[in-house]
Amino acid sequence: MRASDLPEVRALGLFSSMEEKHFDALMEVAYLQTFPPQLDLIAEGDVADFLYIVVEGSVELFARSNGRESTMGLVRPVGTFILAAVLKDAVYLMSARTAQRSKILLIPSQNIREAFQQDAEFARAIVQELASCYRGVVKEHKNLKLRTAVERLANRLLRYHNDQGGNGSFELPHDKRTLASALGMTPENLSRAFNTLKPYGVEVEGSTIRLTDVNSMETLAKPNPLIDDRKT
Amino acid sequence: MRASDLPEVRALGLFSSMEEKHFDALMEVAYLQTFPPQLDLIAEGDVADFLYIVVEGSVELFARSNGRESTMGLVRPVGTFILAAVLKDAVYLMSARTAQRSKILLIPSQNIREAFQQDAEFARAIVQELASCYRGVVKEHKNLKLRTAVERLANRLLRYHNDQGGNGSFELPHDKRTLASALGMTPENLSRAFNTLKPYGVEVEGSTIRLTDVNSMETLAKPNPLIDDRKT
DNA sequence: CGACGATTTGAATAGGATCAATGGGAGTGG
DNA sequence: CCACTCCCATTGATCCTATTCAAATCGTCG
Repeated sequence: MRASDLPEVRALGLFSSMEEKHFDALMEVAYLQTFPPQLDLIAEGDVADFLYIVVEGSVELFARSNGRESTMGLVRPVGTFILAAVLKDAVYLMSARTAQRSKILLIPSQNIREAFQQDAEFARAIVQELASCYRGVVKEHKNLKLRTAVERLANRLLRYHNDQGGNGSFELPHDKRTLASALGMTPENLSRAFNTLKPYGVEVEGSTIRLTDVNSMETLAKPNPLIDDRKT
Repeated sequence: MRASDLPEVRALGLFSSMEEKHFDALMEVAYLQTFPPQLDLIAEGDVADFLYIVVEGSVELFARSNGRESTMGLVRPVGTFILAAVLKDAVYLMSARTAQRSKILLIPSQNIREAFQQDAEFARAIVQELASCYRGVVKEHKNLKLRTAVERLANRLLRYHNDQGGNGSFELPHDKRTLASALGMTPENLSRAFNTLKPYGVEVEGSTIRLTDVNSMETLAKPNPLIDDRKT
């Protein structure tokens, strides 16, 4: 596999400042594979053999305990997952499955750790990426502990709306079932939460959502940059 | 401030492999201060001026949104907090206050970032620490999403019991109010959860807890290393 | 001793989960 | 092209958990 195949990967914050030869070496040993939907990629408890990078499609991170299962996160292109387990040479804390047909780059953990030792710029980039992931989970945790289900949904809808141009209409990027689990609720409860938001100008038609009164939604949702901003 | 004052800090994973001169340089510019209980140290949204290291006492990390407040974590000696914000030169996502009279080491963010650039061993240690923090939050998030309140309490009691020797009796390291918030419940609900656990051999006397039937507790709690283990 | 805050208990409520049943596409096979 | 099937989503009813509000109790610190 050659670097020229993957300008998008090279452009990732994680790799953009890396020395050419180190990046090429990583790509030499990497696999680029396409997987069908709903395929299990990794299971929590497995040793971290690879770093995963979603190039196309999308991946659901989830976890189980007792008989329960919950979506922990959703990774879209171009994003990495389970970086921390790779760096610690530890077992995965989360499982992952494809949500759609997905093209995924797999880089052996060992090579990531070697590159980290040899390339100071890469080490710096890893810290930035890791710190971002950390802050992402903290935000997710605040979201869950400080907001009701309806508030979480409202803020999520505003985020998607914004991501997709903010022109009043957008598509849900996932199953409602998956969205519900990601927001920490049941599918039934998500359905009811949509009804609760109807008076605030939320119109649902399949996976198409229209927001006819964004002001009203923002009054209800009270978005908070320290929870909702993807950057910083 | 001299390094000899703080062998415990030097022994922290974060600093143990650092070059002597770099460690000394950091300690030159660090402040070691003692704070009374319930003192606000930092507020979410502030720029990250310092890395904090709890040397004695304990610190509560918490967050607010809308009118609500929730405990996000509890830091005991010797532990650091808000490393990610320091490394990203971003604003804090959490506030912090002392839970008890505490001795705290403050290292200016700028110096941490400089040391990170200059000392490859330190950079490596930072990545390990950051990855550990990340995995800690993921575990906390799984705990909250996959367990009921009673299960969370049971597992937390087992952890404290283990930390303090596992001889059947231990002390709660924090207010019940704080413990409740850390576990994602109200103080009233925590009190009721203790009652629910009484048939499983949990005896409460102020902040002293006795476990008279650990087997029974473990059957109920179903501890999971991918949630409860502090290491890995 | 008195006051205050923390904890516990009780009662009522709200929010979510579960169980059950129905409606609605998308995809399959005839 | 149409009928069939399956899975997802929605709705209704009920149950359960957890929150809220209120009050009593306990302990600690001046």
